[in-house]
Parts: sequence; structure tokens; C-alpha cells
Amino acid sequence: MADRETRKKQIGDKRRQQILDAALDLFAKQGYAESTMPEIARSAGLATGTIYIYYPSKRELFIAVIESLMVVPILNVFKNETGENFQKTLKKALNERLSILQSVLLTKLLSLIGEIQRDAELRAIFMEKLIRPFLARMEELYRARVEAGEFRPMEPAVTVRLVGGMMLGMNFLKSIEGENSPLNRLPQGQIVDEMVNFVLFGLNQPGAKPRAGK
Amino acid sequence: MADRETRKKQIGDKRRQQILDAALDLFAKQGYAESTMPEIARSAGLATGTIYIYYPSKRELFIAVIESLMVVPILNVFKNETGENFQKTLKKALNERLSILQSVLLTKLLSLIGEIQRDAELRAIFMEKLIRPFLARMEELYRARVEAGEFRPMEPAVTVRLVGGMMLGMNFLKSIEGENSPLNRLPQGQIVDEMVNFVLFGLNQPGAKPRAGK
Amino acid sequence: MADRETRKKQIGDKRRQQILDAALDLFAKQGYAESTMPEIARSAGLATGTIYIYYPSKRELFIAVIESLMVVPILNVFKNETGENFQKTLKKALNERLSILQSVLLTKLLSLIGEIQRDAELRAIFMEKLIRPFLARMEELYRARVEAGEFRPMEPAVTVRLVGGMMLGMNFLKSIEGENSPLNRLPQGQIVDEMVNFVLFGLNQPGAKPRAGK
Amino acid sequence: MADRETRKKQIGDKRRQQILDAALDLFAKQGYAESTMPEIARSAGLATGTIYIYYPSKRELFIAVIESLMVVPILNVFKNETGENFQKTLKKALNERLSILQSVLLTKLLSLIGEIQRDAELRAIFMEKLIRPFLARMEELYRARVEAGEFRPMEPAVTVRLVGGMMLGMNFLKSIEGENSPLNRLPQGQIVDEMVNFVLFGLNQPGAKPRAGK
DNA sequence: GATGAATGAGAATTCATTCAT
DNA sequence: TATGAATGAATTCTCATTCAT
Repeated sequence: MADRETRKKQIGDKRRQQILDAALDLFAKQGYAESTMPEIARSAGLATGTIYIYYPSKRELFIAVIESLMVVPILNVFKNETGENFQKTLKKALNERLSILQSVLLTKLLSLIGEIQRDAELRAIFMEKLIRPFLARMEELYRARVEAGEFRPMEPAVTVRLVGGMMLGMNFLKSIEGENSPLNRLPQGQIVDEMVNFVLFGLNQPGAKPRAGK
Repeated sequence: MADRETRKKQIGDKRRQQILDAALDLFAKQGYAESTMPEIARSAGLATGTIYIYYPSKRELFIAVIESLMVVPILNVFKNETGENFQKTLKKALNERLSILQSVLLTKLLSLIGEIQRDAELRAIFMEKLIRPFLARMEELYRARVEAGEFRPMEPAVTVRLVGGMMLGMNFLKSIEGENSPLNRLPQGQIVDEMVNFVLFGLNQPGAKPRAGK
Repeated sequence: MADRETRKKQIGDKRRQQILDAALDLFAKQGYAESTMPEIARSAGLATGTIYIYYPSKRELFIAVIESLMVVPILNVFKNETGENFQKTLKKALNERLSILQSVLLTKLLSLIGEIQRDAELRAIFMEKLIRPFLARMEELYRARVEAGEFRPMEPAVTVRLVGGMMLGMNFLKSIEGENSPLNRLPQGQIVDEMVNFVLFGLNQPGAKPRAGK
Repeated sequence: MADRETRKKQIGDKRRQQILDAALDLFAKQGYAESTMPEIARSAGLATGTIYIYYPSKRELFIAVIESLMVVPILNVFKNETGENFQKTLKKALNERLSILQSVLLTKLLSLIGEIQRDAELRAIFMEKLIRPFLARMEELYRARVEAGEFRPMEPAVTVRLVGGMMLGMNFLKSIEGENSPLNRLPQGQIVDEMVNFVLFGLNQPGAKPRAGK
């Protein structure tokens, strides 16, 4: 039977994954250039040469690693939200999925942003597979809300980059602050509440009278 | 006289700057590991050995480069704003200083974020010299506005990371999108308007009736 | 019965030959070091490991390849020639057998001469199995002709190396010139005629009066 | 003054030569693939990395080595010979220059013939710089002798390859026989005499009556 | 101070050989 | 027997750093 074949393929897939996992860890922790093939191999529990059976070069391995990050569940942050009380729904959704934004994967991705940005091929992959779909999905949702009369009409290109950037940027700050970030000392519920309120209503104190001119 | 001394020192400073400039350029364009000392030297118009007169090692040079970025005028984004019509003042300020956020320096800094993040010493410098002052300055301004009754009281730690992250994140998106970013096709005035309105009032359409719960 | 045994042996011989053929091809085309075992295996339609069942190492395989070349029909170039009109006989013989000298095998052998020369063991095999018998055979024939009064008596050691070297050297030149060799544009009959005439009578124009000494 | 520059250049040339010498020795003794860069460096009294300052890769070094062999004084074997007693002149010339054919350089060249033959670029260099000029020079001399009525008219393309091949081939045989070659036990004068006589008059015993046909 | 040739440790990659299946 | 994935020693090449000039 093709049992033998199947088994072989499975082992191959397993090896590939083994290597990918080890490589992602090391690349994220030490950067691309500072991670050596023997190191990756050791970390994957394999011999150096074995990696080359599955990935023809360090660069190809890196590309595979980056591509594996592109399926990051970031896109799921915006699943279709059509609850009735929109504010509540949003909070619920964010509460459920904020962790996605703070996932290990996203942190690893951020740590490799430099390498991605500097390499044309990687940048293209990153744009096509992650950034564009992410922004497109946001824009779609935003437009729907505007049509529903719930959101103010703004330039969508700006809006999605403001909100999307906010999510990425906040996560980046949290990630670089590490353990010490005050965000770690606040209950997630509160953070989500503040986020939602900020996104919906801004910083403005509604009753505030515009300051008088001189 | 100490004229000789002075002259010497000036030449030294000039050399140091020459090297720093060349190194920053290359590090930002190619990353730390991919930039070689001979390359940096050539780009600075010097011989390889000369660099070692001013910086004891490639790593020290990198640290100096990163430190040179820490004086980035980012902090000036929030100079004291106490105009009377607060919204107008903010717009004026942002219009003047948005370019700071889109400065070449910030782009270079972003491209080296990975290297900074992975190195404890650099991360500490980055936090102390840039992130913390930046967030502290924002927090101070925010608190003042809250006391003035202009801003809603929120948890300041969250607020500043939302707004600060938004600014960084939007800039990052713009930078990674490159030429193709739609933001490049909008007049800066409009972008600033949208930003300010978003920060002040959020996405919410004021008149919208909250959707009825089931 | 030993039928099973016989069958096994036949398969073994076939495998051995398969491998030998593939290896000879590759070694000749790319050299020893540049030919890899997986490559040889693929070219033989076998798995890498299978080669090691029949040859214990790459080196042993190479030796076997070289030995297989030692049975090259070069020796037959000088089968017993005792026709009556000696010149005619020689031409006929050469016409029949010149192709031997231009055989693919000899070309392959020449391309591996370097490897053979540099390895003491291979050099010994080459000398014992090919060069010495070849020269010995020539010498024997030459001596017979001298005794028959047909050839001038010369130092046989020199004579055979002159004539043998001529045949090898001409073939080498033709082989390295490849397609472009003018020899390819002459009819073989003419070449043989010229060769025989040269070997028998040299370059000298019979009637030429020796130039007067000073 | 440009003294400094000159000095530098001289050192560079010296290094280049040092490396070339060591590389030629090793390549000839062990072959291209079997000679390692550290080995070559050690043999040249330098560090491995130093070689790469002067030759960008092992292959380039090899090409330089082969090119250095192309100036081999082989071409001088046929300097213009126009003495009056042609036979004497030839003997004298060969006596003086036979050593050229047996030079170390030619031996080294022969040992690398395989590598040259298998590499298109090297083969082209070899043909252009050595084989073609060598054959052309011979042809020119041969034609002159024919016109002078001293040599029989034959097809020059064949003649030069016969005589040239003879010289190469005899040398090759001597080289592969090594110490044991009987040629080493004969006085060079005798060898030259035999060569010249063979080339001029062939093997034929002048008085021999052609054997009767059947 | 300035130079850049020299160094050699360290990295990526290859491939003969082994061995579990 | 036959297979081909796994191994790791060996090879080429790079580059931070040193130091004689």
C-alpha cells in the first residue's frame, strides 16, 4: 500500500515543522544574522545537514519562517461583528480577541520587522499576506458601519491606518516595555473598555465648552 | 596655547560625526550584521582602521548610533500647547510637527527596532531615553487637559499608549507601505484634521441612536 | 538448485555494471571530486545506499572504473601484422583500428589522466595494465620488423615511445580541439596515409640534397 | 613621493606571486579539488583570508594558475631554425631545448589537463594561448621547409598534429613512467638523434625491398 | 593620527557514509 | 537487497579587529 509513502511524507512534514519552530524561536530571539544553522539544528534536535534536506539555504528557511507568521490570526481580530448594541459587541469581541494581538506570534513578528522591511521579497510577502488583507478587512467593516449611520464618515484610508496603527503600536509599546509595562497591572477588561471608548468617542470631554479666545 | 588642542578636538568630533552618519545610513539600510566595517569606512571616506580610533568596536559604534537616534525630535511633538481653541491649536501643532513623525530619522529608528529590542543594553537605552520620556510627556499633557476639564478622565497609562502607539503604528504602516501608501496621495492638512478629530471624538456618529438590545 | 544463486549473481553483475557505467560517465564528464555519490546513483537509476552494497567507498568505485578502462582495446591496435606488402598492411590495419584510438573510452581515459597520475595506486594499475603492455607489444613488433630488415635499427625504448606517444598525443590534440579540429574535416583514409608515410619515411624530401655545411 | 605607492604595489605583486606559486604546486600535486585554501595559504606562508585579498575565489585562483602556465616556454621549442645543414641544426636546437619539453612546468600542466579539459573557460584559454599558437608556429615552419624543398609536402594539419602530438605524448609517457622510464637511462644526445632521425626519415630501412604482394 | 594588508575564528553549505525500515 | 533520510566532518568564504608603516 501507499502506507509507506504516507508515513514518509508525515515524517517529512514533521521535520519541516520541527525546523520551522526552532528557527522561528531563534530568529525572533536573536535575529536572523545572529542565529546560526548549527544552533537552529541543535535546537530542533537534528544535525546541521538535515536542515538542508528540507530547506535549501538559510535564507529560504527564513522566508518560510516569515511566511508561517503570515497566517497569524491577526485577521481574525475583525471577524464579522454585527451585534445590536454595537459598543457592547465590540467590547465583547475585543475582550475575546485582544490576546491575539498580544500573542507570542505577533511579538515574534514585530521583532523581525526590521529584517522584513529591509528585504524586498519579504516586504512584498508581508504586505500581500498580512498588511493589505488586514487593512482591507478593517476598511470593509468601517464602511459598513458608516453606511449603518453608526460611524462618522472619514477618509477610510486614514481611519484604518489610525486604528490599525493604534493596535499595532500599542502592542509594540507593551512588548518593548516588557514585564514593566503598567498595562500588565491593569485588568484586561478595563483596558478593553478604555480602548473601545477611545475609539468610539475620543478623548474629548463632551460637555467641555470650547475655550474662549483671548 | 590650547589652540592646537581645540583644533584637534574639532577634527576628532568631525571624524566621529562622519562615522556616525555613515554607520547610521548603512545600519538602517542593511541592518547591523549585514553592514561591514570596511563598508562603513568607505562610506565615511575613511580607512577601516580609522574607525577603531574613535569607536573601539562595531558594537560600540552601533550603540553610539542608536544613542544618536535617541535625541530624535520625537519629544518635541508635544511641546506645550496651550492655545485657546484647543482643537485648532492641536491641528496647528500637528500640521507643523507631523513631519517629525515621518522624519527620516524615525524611519531609520523603526528599521532598527528589532536589533534594539533583542539587545538588553540597547533596549534599556531606548526605554530610558525615548519611550519613557515620550510617554511621560504625553501623560503630563493629558493630565493637564483632564484637569482643565477638556479631556475625559481615563486611565492615563492606557491613554498615552493608545495615542502614542497610534502615532508610531500609523507611521510604521506608512513606512512599510512605502510609495504606494494611499496616505501619500492625501493632502497633509486633511490627514491632520482626521487625526485630530479621531483623537478628540472617536469614530462614533454623534446622533446615532445606540442600537437596541434584543 | 543453484539457480537461485546464479540469478542473484546475475542481478549483482548487472547492478555492478549499471553503477560502473554511470560512474564512468560522470567521472569523465565532471572529474572525480565533482561527481557525487547521489548523482552517480541517480544516473544509474538506483538509490545512493545501493552503491555501497557493491562498492565499499567512492574511491573503490573510482578504482573499479579506472580498471574497467584498462581493458580498453588499445592493445589491439597492434594485432599481429604480417601481411606481405608491409606498407599496405599497415594502412589497412590502421584504417580498421584508428577508431579505437579515437574511441569514447580513450577520450574518457585521457580526461581522467590527472587523477590517475596523482594517485600512486592508480598510476601503478595504469602502468601495469596498459602502458607497459602497450609499449611491450609495440617493442616486440618493432624488433620483429628490424630483424626482418624492414625497419632501421634504433633504440627500441625511444622508438616505441616516439610512435606510441605520437598516437596518444595526436589523439589528445584532436580531443581537446573538439569539433573544431581540422582533423575532423579530412577523410580518415588520408589521415591514415599520412600517418603511415610519416612513420615509415619521415618528413624528409628524398631528393633533397643535404644543405652544405658552412 | 609615490615611493610609498610603488612599494605597496611591489608587495602586492610579491604576495600574488607567492600565492600563485604555492597554488600551482599544490594543484599539480593533488589536483584542484583536493587542494584546500588553508593548505595553499599555509604553503604560501600566509593566512587563509589573505588569499582572498588577492584572488576573489578558489576558482579565480585556479584560472590565474592555469594562465600562468600558458606562458610556458613551449613555444620557444620552435624558434627560427635556418642553419644550413638542416639536420644538424635541428639536432642542436633540440638538444638545447628538449629540456623545455621536460620542464617541471609542462609536467604540472599535463597533470592538470583533465581539469582544463572539463572546464569550458579553461579549455578556451588553453586553446587560445597555447595549443593554437604552438600548432600555428609548427605549421609555419613546416611550410617553409616544404617550400625550400626539404620536406615532403603533406597535409600540414595532419603533420603538425603528428609531430606536435609526438612531442607531447612522448613527454607524457616519460612523465607517467617517472623514475623508471628507460628514457632516463639513455644519454640525451642519443634520444635527440633518434628523434631527429625518426622525424626526418621514419622507421623505414632504406634498402629494404618492399615485400612482394601475394 | 591615518592607513589598509593581514589575520584567523566563525559561518554557510556540501557530501561520503551509515543504518533503520 | 534496496532505500534515502540523517549525520557531521570538512570546505569555502567573510569580516571584525590588529598593527606595521
